Amino acid sequence: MSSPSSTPPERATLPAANPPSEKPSGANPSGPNLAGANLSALRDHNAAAVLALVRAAGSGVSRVELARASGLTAQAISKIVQRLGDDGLLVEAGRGASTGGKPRTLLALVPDARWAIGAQLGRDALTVLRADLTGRVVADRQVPIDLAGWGPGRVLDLLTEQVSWLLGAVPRERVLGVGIASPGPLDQHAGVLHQVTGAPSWDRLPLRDEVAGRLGLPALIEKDSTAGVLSGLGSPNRAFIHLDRGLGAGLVLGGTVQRGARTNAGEFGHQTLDPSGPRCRCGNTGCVEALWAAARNPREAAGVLGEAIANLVRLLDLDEIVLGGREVLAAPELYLAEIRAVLTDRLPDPTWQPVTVSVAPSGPNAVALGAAGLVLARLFG
Amino acid sequence: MSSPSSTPPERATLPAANPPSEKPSGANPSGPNLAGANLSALRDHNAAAVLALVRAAGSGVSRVELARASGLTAQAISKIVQRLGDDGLLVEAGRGASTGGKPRTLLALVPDARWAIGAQLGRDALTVLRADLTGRVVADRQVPIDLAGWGPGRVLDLLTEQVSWLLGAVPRERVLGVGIASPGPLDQHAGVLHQVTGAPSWDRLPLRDEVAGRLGLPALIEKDSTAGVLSGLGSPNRAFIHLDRGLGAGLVLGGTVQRGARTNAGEFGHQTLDPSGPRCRCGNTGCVEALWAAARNPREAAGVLGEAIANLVRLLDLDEIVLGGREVLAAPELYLAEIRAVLTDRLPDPTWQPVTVSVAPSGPNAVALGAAGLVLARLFG
DNA sequence: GCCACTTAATCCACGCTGTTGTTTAACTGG
DNA sequence: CCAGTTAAACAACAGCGTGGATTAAGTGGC
Repeated sequence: MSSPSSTPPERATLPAANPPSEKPSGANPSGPNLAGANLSALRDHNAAAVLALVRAAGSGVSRVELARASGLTAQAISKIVQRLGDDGLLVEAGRGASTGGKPRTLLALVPDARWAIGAQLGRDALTVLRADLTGRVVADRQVPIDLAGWGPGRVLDLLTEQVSWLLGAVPRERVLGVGIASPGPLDQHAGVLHQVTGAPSWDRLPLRDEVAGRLGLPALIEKDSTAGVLSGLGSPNRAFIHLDRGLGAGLVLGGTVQRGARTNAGEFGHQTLDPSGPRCRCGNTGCVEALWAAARNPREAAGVLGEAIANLVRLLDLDEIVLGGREVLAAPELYLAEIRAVLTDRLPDPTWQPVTVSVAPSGPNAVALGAAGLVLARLFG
Repeated sequence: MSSPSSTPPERATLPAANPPSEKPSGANPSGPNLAGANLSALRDHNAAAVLALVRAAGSGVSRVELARASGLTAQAISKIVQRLGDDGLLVEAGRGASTGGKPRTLLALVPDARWAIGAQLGRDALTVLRADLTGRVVADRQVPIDLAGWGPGRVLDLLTEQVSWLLGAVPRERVLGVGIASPGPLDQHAGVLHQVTGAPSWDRLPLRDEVAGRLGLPALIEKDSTAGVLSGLGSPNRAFIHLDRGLGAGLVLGGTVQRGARTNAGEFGHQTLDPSGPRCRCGNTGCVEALWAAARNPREAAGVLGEAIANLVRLLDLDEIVLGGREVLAAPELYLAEIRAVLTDRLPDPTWQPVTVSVAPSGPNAVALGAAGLVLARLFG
């Protein structure tokens, strides 16, 4: 309020006032600072921040480091760590090297303290998996389905069955919930699918509540490409490019997943890239997806994608691109090389460099793992 | 933690722990939840939330409404309003109609409790203005400059002089600071300009600290197009399209201004829209900016912009587009009509509708007013 | 014109948060 | 062995929003 020169203050995210209001302000779903916060929200926020810091550190962080990184006092960290320990989420795991005094006690996540279920509802396959707190997949399964042909009933039966298998003897109170990734468009707030192309029987299906009811677990739904961006940690300004049957992008900007006004952001495949290009199934001409499909060879196809990604990087000033989806996984080296080449060519200015391009390490599980990440976010904020 | 079905909890933004750590976590500038929050941060957050709600309401909100909208209890709102009143920011302004009991006491901002200075450093003009808490411009001035030719010294002298004139007898402790919008690229965190095209003498200039030092006021810098999006309230998912000498976009996504990894997001003019198009001054071919410039008539130019905006809306799921910049202001009706037509044509699917398209009401002051909004954000969060 | 009823806002006591100041624990180095 | 140093916990505390009771200020029936 008084220093003559200052950077904008660092900001953190914190849950809104919780106990009294289940759904605080009716309007303005993704509004900015309109929600107040009370003490329990503060506590939850700080607990989540500490957990996120421990997770980000990989293995072994001391309380001192947590205090420094969080901006909280050592005493506050002590208390928070104590609470998290009581909940079974954190344990002391060894000691660090002394720097001249008492050595630091290292803290680590208890991976199996909680579990998250992730599912990807694809057009021709259902992928389900169970992930621990560190985001490691401990069990996964992929079964063929026919999303449009079978209709919701049969697919949901199968989903329920698969999730039950995944959970086995895991105590249900240790399961954070089920995240379900689906092709868009959908309404994430309402938990309802919209008209999935070619699958009219799924239109207006209350997928979230249906799954939650069948399994007795909290459920969340997410667009597949958006889920993908949550499959791992990474830059606060990154995109997950999902090239499968269609082309989508999941966006994390300013450290936050971006879903847009109607939770349908990431429609990357239908960016017009060449108005004189081939007609696309969406009705317009020269969409990235259509140009990709019309490419004469894989290298050219990867180049088209690279052009579109270059646009994305420039527009949003990203520094990390993660690739996923079957088309990419079929020729990962080709896509990596070609996209990197286009980015270097199109963005020579150091203002836009460096940009890290990689293939999602979780491979074919990326989207389902991201869906699990959605429920993990309840702990990590 | 236990309800079987749940939407993701509403989130609010809150400043990080403040007193002890001026700059909490060295790394990860726009990281997510890595920063903890203490009680004073909680208080500041809630005060900002209440002020933002009062501002958003326009004129006259009661404590009851604030409690409902914020999720806080009536008692908490009472205390917060009291504190804000003591600071001179809020006053009671009349009574609402009774709904069967004691009528609600309406609260309103005190517009001249604090002031914000905004400046736009253009290539050929310097715009400065003073705005009150409601975002109303009470004084403004535009003077011609030659950014590239004059060099920093002369321009900064002029800026200092103009700001002093704007402030007049205003007590300096009531001035929140100076926001300065400039053509990019720049490093907002460091407060330093980069190579502004055609103006090498400005490269690496520590603009923020220079201005802060000369005026003895807090200063912030921002890309011009990004500043523009802060010139008024609006949807949590909106873009400001700035068509002047160049073409840029300011983005508010998820209720937060997005600046990207290197604070240079919004490079909208050099989105490739047609690889076979004319060569652009940036070196690539078929950039929106080049296509716009090559258009045979104004209507076609507006149509090119519309195509690019359609891409943007689809990618980010925006529901509001605000237009600004001299080229738009020269023919606002044409741009509005053409862009709306393209959007309706390209995005017939109700998933992407409605999208509001408008011209910034602050007109030629939009960017400078947005720069002022940058410092107002210190109060409103 | 009175009075029961309703709604708004405050008063007061309280629980819980992170903070400050102090003490104990555990290791380094001369 | 002991002074010095760093980590972590203990104890007292200030300040936040909460909950329950109280006061303020209207409406509407009779």
